[in-house]
Amino acid sequence: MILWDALGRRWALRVLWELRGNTLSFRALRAACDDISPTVLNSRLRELRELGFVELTDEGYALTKDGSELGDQLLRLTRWAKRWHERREG
Amino acid sequence: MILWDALGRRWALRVLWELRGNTLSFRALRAACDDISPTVLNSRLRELRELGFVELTDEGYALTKDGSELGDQLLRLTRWAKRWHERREG
DNA sequence: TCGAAGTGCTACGGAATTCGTAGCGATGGC
DNA sequence: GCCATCGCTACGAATTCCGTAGCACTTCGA
Repeated sequence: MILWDALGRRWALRVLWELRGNTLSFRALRAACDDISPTVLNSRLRELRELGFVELTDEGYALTKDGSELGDQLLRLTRWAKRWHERREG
Repeated sequence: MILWDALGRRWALRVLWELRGNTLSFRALRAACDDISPTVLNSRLRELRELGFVELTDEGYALTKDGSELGDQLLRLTRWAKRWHERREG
């Protein structure tokens, strides 16, 4: 499952998450991701771009149509995670 | 987002995926995950157990109730990924 | 009672990945 | 000229992951 390989890399999910609904510059995206090292951010962006989830526009990095759909899926997952977390905390 | 940290680790998503609907022994699970190194598998299992997604029963490793729900979310994601992949391949 | 085979799991050395910091070349105001 | 910002890279240290071997334990048939 190629998607698991891609998403199962450090910061991959987070990068997608931060770009959901936003268009961020490399540096802004880096800041949004807890000042991740630029080396790794660039690697993740390259991978996500090759998969067609992310693109670099004039305004900065943004999700493509596919990326937005994936972001929606992640939103569902996050909504579930929120409930799960609240259940855990009690 | 604690879930991103947990799932954004190598093999974490894959382990959950392989356990979806199955109860597997440590070794069987290892085999299912392309013979991942037992060191890493054990780390992931420990993390997933601490989060309450996975438990070790008499029959082997299995998803908990929470883990099953997460697995369902992953199934949705996978269904989407399948369509996405087919679109890509053309 | 003695293997033999299966269980979960650890040790350990080397390879791959990630991190943190510094900085490059380009571009755009002022 | 000067400064700020842009995407991005270099590089050494820290962390993580891999692959192999094997330990302690249980079960089971002979």
